[in-house]
Amino acid sequence: MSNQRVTIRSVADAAGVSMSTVSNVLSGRHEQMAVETRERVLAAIEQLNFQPNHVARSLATKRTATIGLIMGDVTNSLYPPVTVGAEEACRQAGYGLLLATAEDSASERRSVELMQAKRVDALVLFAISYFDVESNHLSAAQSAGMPVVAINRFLPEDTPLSAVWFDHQAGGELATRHLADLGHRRIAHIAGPANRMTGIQRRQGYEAALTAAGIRIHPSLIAEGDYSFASGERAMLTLWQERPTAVFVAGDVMALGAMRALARLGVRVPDEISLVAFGNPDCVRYATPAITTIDLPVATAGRVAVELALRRMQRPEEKEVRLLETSLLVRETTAPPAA
Amino acid sequence: MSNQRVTIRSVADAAGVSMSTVSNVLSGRHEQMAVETRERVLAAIEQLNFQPNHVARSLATKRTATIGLIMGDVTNSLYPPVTVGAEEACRQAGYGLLLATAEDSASERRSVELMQAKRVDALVLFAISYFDVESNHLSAAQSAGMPVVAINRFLPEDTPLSAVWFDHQAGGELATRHLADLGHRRIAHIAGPANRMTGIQRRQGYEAALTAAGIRIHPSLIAEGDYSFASGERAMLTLWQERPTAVFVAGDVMALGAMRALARLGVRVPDEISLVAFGNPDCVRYATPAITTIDLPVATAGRVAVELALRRMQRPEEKEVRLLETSLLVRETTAPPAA
DNA sequence: ATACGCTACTAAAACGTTTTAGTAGCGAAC
DNA sequence: GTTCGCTACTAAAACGTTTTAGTAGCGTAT
Repeated sequence: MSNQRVTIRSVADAAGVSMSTVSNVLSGRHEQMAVETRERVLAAIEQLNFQPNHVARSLATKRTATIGLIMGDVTNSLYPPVTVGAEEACRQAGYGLLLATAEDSASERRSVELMQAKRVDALVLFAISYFDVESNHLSAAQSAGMPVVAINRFLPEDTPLSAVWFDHQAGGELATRHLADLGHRRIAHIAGPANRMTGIQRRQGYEAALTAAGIRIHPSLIAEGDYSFASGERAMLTLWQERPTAVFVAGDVMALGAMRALARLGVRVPDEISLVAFGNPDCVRYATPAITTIDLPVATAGRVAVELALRRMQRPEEKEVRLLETSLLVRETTAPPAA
Repeated sequence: MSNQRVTIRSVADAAGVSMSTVSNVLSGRHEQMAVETRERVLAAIEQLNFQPNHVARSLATKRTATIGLIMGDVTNSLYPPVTVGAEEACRQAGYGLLLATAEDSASERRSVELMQAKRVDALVLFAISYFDVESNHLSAAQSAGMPVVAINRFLPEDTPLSAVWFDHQAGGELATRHLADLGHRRIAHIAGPANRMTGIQRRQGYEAALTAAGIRIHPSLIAEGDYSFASGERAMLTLWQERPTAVFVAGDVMALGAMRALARLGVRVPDEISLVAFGNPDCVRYATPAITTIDLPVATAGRVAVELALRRMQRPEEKEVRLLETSLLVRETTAPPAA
């Protein structure tokens, strides 16, 4: 209250040097500086308990040491780990993380504008991946000098944005092959929405693995959901009429829905049917029985996205695209088919 | 690239007015301004696509229109909704949300320093609520003029911080009374850690409700967990030997652990035992059967915390403490005891 | 003796706003 | 015809840094 704000000027006065000198020791530019001077400054800083003002610094340097993160669909199970991964990477790099959300294209646009006004150094999005989503405002931001990296968003080939993408297709293959390897032949699939790249690719993986195993693709063994619990439950109820011995569910909460349907039907897992889920492994880990799943490395995605953003600040022309591998976590819902 | 940065000065020049005038229209201070002038400025802004620079503004006004959120224990199921609630409140108020995490006291301190350096206008913490956690750095920040509001953190009576707290005790009572009302007498409790206020209060609620229902408190019907899945599983395994007909589990993932234990034991829920959980309702909603739970209004907590912070910026002397009510969500794991 | 180069600093501009303290112009009052 | 007050603006300082373009002082080479 009573005491004046302590600025670089107070420190300079206290140490009997110029502001530039203080600034230099703060920035570690002390190649040509008398040790004695440096120590005097350090002592003054310590004694006055000087805290540099980042906003003044940002104004002068035109960099804020802050990265913006825009999250679409916050109810998604993948959302928390992405945030955590991004925050971690930011912290390690000495950056701050400014968070915003977006439910739709319009609010995404508003969030991007907020980020631009706040002058974040780069932007990462984990967002809406529908086909029709438009990314021109992002490209604009990118070419205006703000690196943008999109996580799990479907983008045209010629986009200027860096990107992190999961190998959904390989994941779908992995899941399905695991079931085939156990000896299953009637393998059903609860697919994601057909208007989402994630849904499409996971399904392609499923079909590829079946073909590779010499199993014919039965349309009647495929049902489409929308990643919701209810849709998983509904789809499973329908599919059970076809008596599959295994099912690959293309989403984690859909898988929980399917489990509920099976419980309702009195079908024992994995005795009568095997089930593999897909998504955030923590989401289905605590179900009983613990659900075998394809692990989407989603915290990694957050971390990698920030790293790409950071790197792009150095070399804005070098667009990078990173494909993240999935892996199979075998738990308790998969077993060989009953004889 | 080619075009110069467009600042308030460019706008002023284009409109043939002074920078002050532009600033005035930006801030909506046009009481005494010729309509014609105002329109000219607006037109120039539009035409040049001028975006005000928030960091320059922050430097001048000493306010950043940003709130800092420090999250402890990001694996906690309560963490995502708090963030979402806080972000929502910030967005509505035209504020940004700067996110940081803290695993322990030391990293919390570092995060607070980061926030101070970045000059956030206020700080909200959802954090470590152990008894021994020290809050002096927070009090210091508060008295240095940065409002601090703590969510679900145990604080001394005379703290200067605003706070949001859940009524854990009432929640514990609610859960236990629900079971007693159904006719249960042998009601077990899987408690939270005895060194956490949350654990203690939930247990007090349990004991109060038993007493109110004229049921004696049996220490052998109480087991202590640490909010982890494994501890819930372990505790349930032990408690089952006492043959309770119901159990109140003081945490959501502990409850999932208890469900697993019961499944392992072949005990049917709710036929042979009723179970009530406590925490984020979404966490246990998709278990099968869907778990009856005490709903902690955790998104609300994030929202309210931001509101308190905002209000405290106006009247720094007025500390507020808000107690949030819990409610009972009856789902499928509770029923009258078997005859 | 002057010039030169080097070391260890410093003065002041710049970053893009807001805000304070005006002021020019003009009609009305005395 | 001054003075006054009002309207509609403006000039410039301030915010707290970084950075550019020096410069003072001193030893050395010519």
